[in-house]
Amino acid sequence: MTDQITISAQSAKAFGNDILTWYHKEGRKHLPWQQNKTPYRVWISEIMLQQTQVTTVIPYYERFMASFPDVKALAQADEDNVLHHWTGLGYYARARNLHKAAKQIVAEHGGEFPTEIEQVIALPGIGRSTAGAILSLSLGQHHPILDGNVKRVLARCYLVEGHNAQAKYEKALWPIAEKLTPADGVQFFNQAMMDMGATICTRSKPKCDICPIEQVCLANATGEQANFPQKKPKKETPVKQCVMIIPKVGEQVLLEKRPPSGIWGGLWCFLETDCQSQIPATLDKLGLTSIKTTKLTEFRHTFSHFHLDITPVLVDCKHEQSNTVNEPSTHTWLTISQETALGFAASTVKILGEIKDLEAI
DNA sequence: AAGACGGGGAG
DNA sequence: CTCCCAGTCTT
Repeated sequence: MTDQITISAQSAKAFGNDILTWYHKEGRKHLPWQQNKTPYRVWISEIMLQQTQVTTVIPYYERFMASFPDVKALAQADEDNVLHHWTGLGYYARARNLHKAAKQIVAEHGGEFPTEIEQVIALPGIGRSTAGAILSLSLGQHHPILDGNVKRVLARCYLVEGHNAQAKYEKALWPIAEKLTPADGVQFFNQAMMDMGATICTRSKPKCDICPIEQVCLANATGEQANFPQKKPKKETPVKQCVMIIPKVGEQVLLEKRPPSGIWGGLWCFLETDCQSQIPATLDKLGLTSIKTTKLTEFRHTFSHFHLDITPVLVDCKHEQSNTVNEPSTHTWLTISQETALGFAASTVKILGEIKDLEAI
């Protein structure tokens, strides 16, 4: 049954009708990005919603749209400011790609979001599914989508084997999505499939009794909902540890901009070293001398692929004489009490919070 | 084909 | 604690 799933035109049409009927009755229609739909507004929402749930996204979306209401505003923004609006959302490459794509749209399309799907896929951070979602939801263009929710619905309905990490899984699902996507009402159908997957065909305890395709679904018929999608074999998550140095002079602390790729790419973080013995050398390179060190509260930060045990160390410093702080663009002094439009990792925000608490005492 | 990339929330 | 979530990019 992995080989080839054949769906007749008739059953595809019935599937579409069931989904559309359900959507008009039960689907979500009042989310922020469902109002005043434009390719730009849908684009931002789709990127934020990648690997992130609706309730988490909503406040981020509102703030982002208030600051960057259109492509040109986004293209003109500082990358730091764009990342600032992403602070705490994670997967920061999404924000950097968003910014890069906005500039590309200005350069290549006069600031108007492109309407050809190949042009949309050519933008950084947008793949086939997201491109299809943008053009179908905002303009009603006829494209299938295949995000995590749709994958789960289709995998169960047609007992498609495999899991997200496997290419064969997607390869088997795309033709099904193509076949089922109706000629009319694509935008409602696509929205409905995502809503359905998110609210009814959930990963655990799917609500099959209220599902519009209950009578069609093979997993429901055979009671195999829990086996689709298949679980991917779990890998053990290694534990790493690091020291975060927080150099402090007066009311300012020193931050370092991370390289554009990798963990926390492009964000401003404290100085990371392997162990505390490296503190003096690290500071010396920056023209700083330690006066007093204070170990702050250690904590664990968990990524999808490893744990990071962080030991933050606050170091009161003075500038070395005859060294008027040669401050490269990769470093900046942050006044603790002031708000700044920079992108921080969640761990940086956490440490800053503890420092502010110390100050308040 | 597999791994990298964040963080929060649910159970 | 484990697992999941409106994917894409890199190697």
